[in-house]
Amino acid sequence: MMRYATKQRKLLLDVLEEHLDETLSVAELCSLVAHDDISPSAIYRNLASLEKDGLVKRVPLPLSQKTGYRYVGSSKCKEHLHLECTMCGRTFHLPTPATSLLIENVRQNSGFKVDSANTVLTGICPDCEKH
Amino acid sequence: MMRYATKQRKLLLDVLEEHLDETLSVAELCSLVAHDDISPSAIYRNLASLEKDGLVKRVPLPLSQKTGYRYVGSSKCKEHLHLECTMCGRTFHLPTPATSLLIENVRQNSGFKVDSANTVLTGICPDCEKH
DNA sequence: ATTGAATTTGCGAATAATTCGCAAATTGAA
DNA sequence: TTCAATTTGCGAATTATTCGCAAATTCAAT
Repeated sequence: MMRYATKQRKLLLDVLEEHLDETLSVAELCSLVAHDDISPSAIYRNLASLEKDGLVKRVPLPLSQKTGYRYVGSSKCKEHLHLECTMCGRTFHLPTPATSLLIENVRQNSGFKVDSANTVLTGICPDCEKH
Repeated sequence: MMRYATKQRKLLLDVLEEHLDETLSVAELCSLVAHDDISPSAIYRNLASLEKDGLVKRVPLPLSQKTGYRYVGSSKCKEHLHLECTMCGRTFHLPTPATSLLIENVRQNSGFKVDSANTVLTGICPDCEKH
């Protein structure tokens, strides 16, 4: 299954690339690309194929929120933790070698060969901690 | 907002407790509790409140699959990694101190106070690796 | 440039998961 | 017992995501 570099796919990749520091819902992706340039179904299809290619990652929301996922471009996500603050709702990305260490650790303990890691830590961010 | 120990809530907790080693969809939860004993909406509501109390965790599925979440009782999940095999689709749970180390690491690097960790690693399990 | 097979698009309809609203039932403290 | 708070089940309403298909686009080979 070959992949075509369509206008829509490029646009979507651009938007994802510009927002590596935050997760985006499909609705947000729709408005970030000029909404008349990509249909929602094309966004969904592209997200799915980009994920197979390892370029996008799905991030879950806490159960307390409405249903649905958010997405991040993952060119750097292997080195990334997602920190979700339960007070202000913001998501932070923490670049850290800890994930690589974790992956290596898992390989040694279980023989499981990890391709990608999706780590979401929830808690209280420093700002909210102050108040 | 006080919480009542209803028959349904207890049943659901029991089922979750009996299946700490696997993630369950809401459909699966429905059939595991006698289906005439808890309505789906009660299951959703209880999952949401249990999650607020830190007793249940939502685990995302890879984008390549149909939409929807799975759930695990989380009495032990802080010490848990979820390993998801992209070949056979199975989910494994790896008890490991690595998560605690990760959490401590994050606290030191970012000041973020982690309450719970949701780590999903995808890759190839040892069985599938052989073939 | 032209052609043609593979792939992707947009659309609107179809599915599926989750939430909501509300009256009736249950819970637990007084 | 009594009573307010909470939860339930139901079915309807929302919402996210997928599907089907004809038209458009991509790209490699002429």
